[in-house]
Amino acid sequence: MRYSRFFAPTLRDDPADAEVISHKLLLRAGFIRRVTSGVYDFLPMGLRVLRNIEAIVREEMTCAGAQELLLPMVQPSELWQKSGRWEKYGNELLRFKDRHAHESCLGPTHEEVICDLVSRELRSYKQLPMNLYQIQTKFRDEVRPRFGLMRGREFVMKDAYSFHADEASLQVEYQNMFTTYQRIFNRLGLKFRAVEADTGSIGGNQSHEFHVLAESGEDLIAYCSHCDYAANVEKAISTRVIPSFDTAELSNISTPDMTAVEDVAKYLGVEASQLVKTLIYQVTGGAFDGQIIAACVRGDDSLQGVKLARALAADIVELADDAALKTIGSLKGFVGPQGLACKVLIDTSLQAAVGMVAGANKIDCHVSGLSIARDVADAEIADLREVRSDDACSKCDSKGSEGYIKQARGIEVGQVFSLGQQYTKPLGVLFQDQHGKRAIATMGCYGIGVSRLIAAVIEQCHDDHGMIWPLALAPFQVVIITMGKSETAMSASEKLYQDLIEAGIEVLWDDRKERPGVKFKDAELMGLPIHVVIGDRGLDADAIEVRQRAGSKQAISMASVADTIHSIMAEVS
RNA sequence: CGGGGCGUAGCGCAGCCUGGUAGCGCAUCUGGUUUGGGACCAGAGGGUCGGGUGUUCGAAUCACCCCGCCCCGACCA
Repeated sequence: MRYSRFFAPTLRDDPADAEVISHKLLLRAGFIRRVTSGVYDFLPMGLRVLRNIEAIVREEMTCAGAQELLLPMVQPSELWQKSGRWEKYGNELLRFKDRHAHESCLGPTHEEVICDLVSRELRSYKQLPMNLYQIQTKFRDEVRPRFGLMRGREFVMKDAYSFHADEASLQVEYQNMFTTYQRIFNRLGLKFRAVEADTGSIGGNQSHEFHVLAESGEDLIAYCSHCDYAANVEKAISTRVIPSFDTAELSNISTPDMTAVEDVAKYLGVEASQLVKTLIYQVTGGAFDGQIIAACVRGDDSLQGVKLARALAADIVELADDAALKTIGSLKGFVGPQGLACKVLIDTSLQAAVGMVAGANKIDCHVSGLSIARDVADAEIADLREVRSDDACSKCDSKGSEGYIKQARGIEVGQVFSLGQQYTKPLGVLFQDQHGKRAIATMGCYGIGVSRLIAAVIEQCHDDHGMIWPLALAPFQVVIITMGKSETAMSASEKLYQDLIEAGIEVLWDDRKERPGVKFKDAELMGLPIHVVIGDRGLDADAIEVRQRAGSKQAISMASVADTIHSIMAEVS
């Protein structure tokens, strides 16, 4: 490709509305442009990288025995009614009516559609197992799209769905996909970590997420310093040292204007861990749909919202407003679990707690001497607290207990789910087993955020000058930078350009009438792996400069440039 | 959805407080001089100042409403 004819508008300044480095660089280097919130154009440069990632994903999926197909983006509401997710999925599901007033949605994921397809074609256990995948544009109407390709509303995803005659077969495929994902992310040159995960709106009984480690990651993952335990904080467990306090009678204490945990603890001269933090939530979905509930953790712990939703089998839990507090007989800043007119959940770390301090459900008043078992007898005990750094690892050898929890930020680029019969049952994915009996298929699903990976790679691999692409992902492997406009430099460049193309190398020839600095800056910004600089100076001395974006440079004779490029490429890949 | 910020040329910004012919840098076009790290000189094009309503002789500027964008939170593969 000749740069003078190529559509890659670069920017000198960072766009003001980009926050993270990948977003800034993608815009500046002319890879993407924003159309509307969370929706982007992929310009030629961006598309080339996307295609390269797709190629690796395809290769590995094929190698793992999966077959590619393509499912529709527009899906009828009926299928979602069957799975129960038409109501359950919430506002992320973009619903609309067609001209016949038929309700449809844009596919945020494809369990329903694939089950519908397979249910109509599956006859015998002999057809199983089967793993089908696609690489396709998804739409999720995210609450808050941000960071460019990291969290878009429209994005490219690889989603695979496997069907099995039994659970054992599913476990084999789950493991197969797990190792396939490890291979894919390794080939992409990423530092990543697989962690145990909550199953979220997809559901199922087992799940792992793959996180690219980066400070800009939106997820927090917890891992053990000692053993191989690692989990998303939405799910992570740990063992905290549970302090004990003396039993006492329940009594009121005046705490004027003391609404925050720290204030009350300081005022009373106790540790925050002696306080019960009671949070009031509005629940949507599940057995407590539409109700207000209370959830308690220790004063020095944080409540994990996903764990709470899981404990209640709810779709959404959100902090209730002040008016809701009144309906359960309490008020903001002075809530306590005792005597509330609603369901109360208590974190396991509080199960046996005595001598605690909590709000008195009266203005300017707390209680001391609270005993959970005695004073909140009908509460449900559940794991609600979020793990903290330095907690003891629960999975480590209980005798030694050497491990402690550490935390890191991650960008979720893949997730695998063991779904069981959650979708196959309502959508009727049946087959005849060895005994001629009708049986329900067992299912797994496996996603990779393909467009998000573009951002993830940049987050992990860039410097002050711009992106740094590994050879396998680079939009072009080589850029020829022609200096000046002398006839000799131009013709030498063009010859090399043609030679490299014939050798099957993707090469960008910067033949623009720009000054050298401009060309260097653009090539570096775009992160192209190999730069060949051709100018009169180099030609006269027969010392052509070949640079690698990631580091080294060398000067070699014009005649051996092509060979040098070949050997660099062989070495790097 | 709550809190905060912003919206002026393709990009980055000033002007707004204190109303009076819309500016700067980069980018673009023309001509010239340059040419191994984002050149210089001269000239030119490009704007319903996010939209609407109001106040006013007069609104980018003041008031109200709406829309969009960014950040934090809530929420979410």
